[in-house]
Amino acid sequence: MKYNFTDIERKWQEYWEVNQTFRTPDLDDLDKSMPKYYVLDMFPYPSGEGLHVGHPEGYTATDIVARFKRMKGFNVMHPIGWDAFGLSTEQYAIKTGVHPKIRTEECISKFRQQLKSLGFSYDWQREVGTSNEDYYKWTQWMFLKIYNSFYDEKENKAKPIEELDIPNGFSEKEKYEFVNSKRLAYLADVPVNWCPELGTVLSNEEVPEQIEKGFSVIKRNMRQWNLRITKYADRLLNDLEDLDWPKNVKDIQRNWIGKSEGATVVFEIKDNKGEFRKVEIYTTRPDTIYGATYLILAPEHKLVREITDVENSDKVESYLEKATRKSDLERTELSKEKSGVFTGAYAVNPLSRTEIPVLVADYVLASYGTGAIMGVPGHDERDSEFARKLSLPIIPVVLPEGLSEEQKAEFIEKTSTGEECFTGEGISINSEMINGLKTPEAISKVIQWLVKNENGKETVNFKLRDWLFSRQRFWGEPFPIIHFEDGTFKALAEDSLPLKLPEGVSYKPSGTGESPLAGIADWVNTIDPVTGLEVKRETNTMPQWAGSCWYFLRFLDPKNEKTFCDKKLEEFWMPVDLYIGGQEHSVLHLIYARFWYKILYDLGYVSHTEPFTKLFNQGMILGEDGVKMSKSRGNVINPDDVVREFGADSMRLFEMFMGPLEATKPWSTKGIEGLNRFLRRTWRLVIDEDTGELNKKIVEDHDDVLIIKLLNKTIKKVTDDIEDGDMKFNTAISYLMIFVNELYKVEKFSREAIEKFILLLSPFAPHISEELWSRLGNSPSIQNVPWPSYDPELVKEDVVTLVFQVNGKIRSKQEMEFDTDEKALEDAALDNENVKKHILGKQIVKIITVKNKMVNIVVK
RNA sequence: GCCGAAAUGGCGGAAUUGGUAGACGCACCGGACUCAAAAUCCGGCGAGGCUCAAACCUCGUAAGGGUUCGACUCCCUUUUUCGGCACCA
Repeated sequence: MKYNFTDIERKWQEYWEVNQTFRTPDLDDLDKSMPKYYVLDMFPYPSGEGLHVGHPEGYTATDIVARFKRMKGFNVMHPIGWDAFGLSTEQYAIKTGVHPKIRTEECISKFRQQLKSLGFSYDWQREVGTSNEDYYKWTQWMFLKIYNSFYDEKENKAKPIEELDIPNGFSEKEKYEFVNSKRLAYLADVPVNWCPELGTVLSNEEVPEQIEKGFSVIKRNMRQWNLRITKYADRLLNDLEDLDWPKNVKDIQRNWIGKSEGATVVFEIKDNKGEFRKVEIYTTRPDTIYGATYLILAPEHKLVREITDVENSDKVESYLEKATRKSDLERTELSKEKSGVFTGAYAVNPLSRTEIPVLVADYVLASYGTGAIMGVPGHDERDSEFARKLSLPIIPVVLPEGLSEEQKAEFIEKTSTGEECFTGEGISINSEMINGLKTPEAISKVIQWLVKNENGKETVNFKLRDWLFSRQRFWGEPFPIIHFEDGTFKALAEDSLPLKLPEGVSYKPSGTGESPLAGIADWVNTIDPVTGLEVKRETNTMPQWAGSCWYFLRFLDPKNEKTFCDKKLEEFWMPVDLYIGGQEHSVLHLIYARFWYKILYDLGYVSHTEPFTKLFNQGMILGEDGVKMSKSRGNVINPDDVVREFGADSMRLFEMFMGPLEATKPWSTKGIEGLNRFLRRTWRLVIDEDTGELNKKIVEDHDDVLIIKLLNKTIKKVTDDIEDGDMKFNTAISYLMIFVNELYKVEKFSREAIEKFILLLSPFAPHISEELWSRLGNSPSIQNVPWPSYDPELVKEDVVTLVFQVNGKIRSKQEMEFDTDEKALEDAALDNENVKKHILGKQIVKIITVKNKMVNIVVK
């Protein structure tokens, strides 16, 4: 009777389903004396392609941990669902005419069946999909909560909009505008990233990915919904500190948030009517202010036209025109050659009182800081390049420390000509008020002066921008917002949710840059139930990221109709203990979800500040040829084929054996054959293939001491490898292999040894383990059996191999009893023939002895 | 350009409070079983030297240097690969 993985896997998958083996009990039925463990996968987007081999990699890892924790007695939460709204389904719909809803259901069925075929221990009762009405009802509800909140700067948290202080004496209209200007979700006419091929806007976070796919992205002014994520920049940054996340993901998020500390400084400019205007600039180096030889405004800066004089007006206008026509991409790409024009105006340096020219240049971004900078060409690379191009003067104001008089003179000479540009910290020179001060002191002295003279202040800036939250799509959550004819708008009442997508109608693009929903008159035109007025619905939809911001909460209470998640359940299960997914979500999902969660926290709906305690990124699986799998290369491995040919257990085992989880590694068909061979060997260890009976080598009485010791070591190794959180299951599997190899070498082994081994194997290869477990006469499921423990005494070695070195070179090895004392080790080393040969006629300088390891004899 | 990670046999990868480099698997080679093949089982397998053989010797963890009795492991320099950012003042 051979190892028939197809039958075995089908049999046990059915068993698990029928018996609801992996169902997580309701809160009241849990054993509260045991800790909880929430292990989560990044839920998949169910595309038409079906699962690829990359999906099972992370899913197998979480499944191993989930099964292990259950056997350890933890209360385990291990759910799965679908990130079901999204662009590619909609594009498929446009191409084929199949409604996105139907298409989504088809794809989900396929995914579900594929995931089940791999034997993952999900609690399928908790399955959720973001495009289900009873799910997106709560996404909309949360949007309303965000919309109806403002950020209290004093308490540093979001609060309900009702608690907002409205200044006295405002008219109704002013009140309305004031409140809208404070909401955490707001409509604004802002320059957005428009992608013509997709026919929608994109958030800043989404742009790089789409450009990589070959799509173009242009800046365009559009009235769009935004979420005020920038209010949370500091908290998103600081709270990263305590998370058990990969360092690089934290770095990527820190970088994206991009905090910089500096100062804003006010300069006076004479405008083209001869009046004085104030302009604020931002700098991280206020100590270099004496070296500012010009001032630059971004082309979009409000003051540009006001200060440009008649003489320079044509030149400036044409420059502005060119700049607006460039896309962001062009503007950065063409930036190798800096450009700019003089406005004719001069600004006064508030400290040195010197007059410096004001220019317009597109290397200054309107969207960062104040949209204006002071040009310090001696100490900023970009300013240096610009100054050299336009022959602007350069004044050195920072001297590196530790230079000789001669070097100083050379430094000043080279800096003045633009040959050198020193951007580091040093000592201020040519800077009246701060001469001789080191950079940090110089900075604080300048800031003090600015504050005292009301000429500026210390300022913090972030690269992070508000989250552009609307898309011109059909297949997403509609905004529960209605627009009145007079241009005002308001939110729908919470009890009117969900606001459903129209069914059975056109979802094709409108062609006007508006959402397809705009073309569905029946849906768009409606009556406000409160005022009875004719209104139009908001036609944009939310981005795909909305639903994934909180799905991990819905898993805890998927059927609740009264709330998105019962507070008690949230308190018990959150935060997620282990979250595994791809690195592509380092910004995007992982920053949006943290932000969303913090709002829910501020408003009192969740009880923790961060949703994911430990994050782990699985690496990519490459094709057999060592490059990324792609259809065009024809190197795609289909998991269905693998399961059919080798079985789910072999696939799971192989994906874990390939290397550490986070590594990028190539697929290997020969490699999976090896793991299949291992399982067949394991099978034959238990089952006599000729008779189908148990192997005669299995006996009831005890093993020899070597097998017992090896078993204990194997238990320790496998347990440690799963528990330490490094996700290096390859070494655990290699120990399982060693154990099997050893059992092949002995005449007999005990039932206990093989049973414990099967328990160790079960999280990795659950089907064969269940089968062998029950064939050994035990009752299923193996999931309910406690994880084996080891005896620390039996893990210790009896004999160790000592290494004898002479001058650090290995000259001999010798087996000796564990814990033999140093003196005996030395004697043994000195008595060794080969060692003697190498120290003959030489003088022993010293002997270094490390217990149970080595003896090194140093000779001269 | 800046930030981060990595580089070990023919291949995937083990080994770090500094102490036997190459566990385990793949590929390959040899043997057993077989009429034969597959499957299976047993053994070998970093490079080179010496040898009938064993023993033994030299080199070897991207490259170069350093610290140390001893370095894949720590420090410095360089190269390459991957990921992120890219006029953020």
